[in-house]
Amino acid sequence: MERLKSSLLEYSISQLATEFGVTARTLRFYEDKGLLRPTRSGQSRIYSAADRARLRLILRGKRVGFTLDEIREMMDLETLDSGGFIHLNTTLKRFRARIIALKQQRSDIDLSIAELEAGCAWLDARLVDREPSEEIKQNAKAFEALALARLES
Amino acid sequence: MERLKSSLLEYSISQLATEFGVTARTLRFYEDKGLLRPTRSGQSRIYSAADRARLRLILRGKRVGFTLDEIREMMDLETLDSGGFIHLNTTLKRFRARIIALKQQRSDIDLSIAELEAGCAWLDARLVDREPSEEIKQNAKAFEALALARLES
DNA sequence: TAATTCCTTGACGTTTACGTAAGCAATAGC
DNA sequence: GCTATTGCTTACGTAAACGTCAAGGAATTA
Repeated sequence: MERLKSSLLEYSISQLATEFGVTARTLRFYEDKGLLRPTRSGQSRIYSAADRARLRLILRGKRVGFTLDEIREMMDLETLDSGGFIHLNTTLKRFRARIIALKQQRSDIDLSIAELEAGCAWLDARLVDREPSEEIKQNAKAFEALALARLES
Repeated sequence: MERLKSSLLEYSISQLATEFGVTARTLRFYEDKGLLRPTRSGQSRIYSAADRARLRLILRGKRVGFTLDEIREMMDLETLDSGGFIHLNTTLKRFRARIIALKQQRSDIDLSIAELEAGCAWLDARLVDREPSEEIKQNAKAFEALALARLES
């Protein structure tokens, strides 16, 4: 019980894991992949605030569809100083491609949210009474028609 | 050469695949998974406009992070008429959870786009002249600081 | 001292979403 | 009639991202 000073600056593997809703295995895996480099106290890992920030970045990167390898490359941008030109150039191209993909993804998400909300409304109505009334069936049809209309372009 | 009438209403597997930038294998895989049900002409698959619409939905679903299983469940909503209540309820819950996740994802994407654009600007500057000038190094530092600032909360 | 608890390093297992190759049928063009 | 293209099925392979033991070390707690 002498972890008072560290509670704000340093984290054990399970502290960080539970805070971010991942498992310890995940953190070790990220370390294997070169995404995190916690220091050691004896043989135990100690995560700094910077490690925590990196983890946050990793998880956000994952949520938007980057692979772990891509995320590592992005985070190694600083180290890229000594890298070659071609590498810089391909990185730039991949960034631009990612931006385009992300914008596409964002509009996809807007569409999906709208459809899911329509679906929720429909399910809600269906849950109100067990015997699906004609009216609800009509709503269902309307929902389907709406979805199909969205599908065509 | 008697595929004239079908060119607008029906598609061969490779037509549909190239149009959507996937492989034929992918379409067969989706069929195995119950996501597509093209009719057959002899043993060859024939995809209708409805199949094409479903494929578009599948790919969009994938882009926003649904698994193929989830996508199939969503598309089976109509068939859900004969399903039980518990299933309806869990489906509803999963929809709502998905909506929340999608909104989170959307803000993640906005952040990522901003960071990637900053990264592009930085890489652009680094590519202008081979010898990284002091000014550019300063920009790099600024970029890093910006990124780090974003990371803290 | 014994029992938990937390951490460690392997190492193999699992799921998802296809890739890839083998071997054969049907069709189209020369 | 031969060959090139396109498609089919079956089946094994693979990369990503962990999960899941196994076996053990160190430290706190009863």
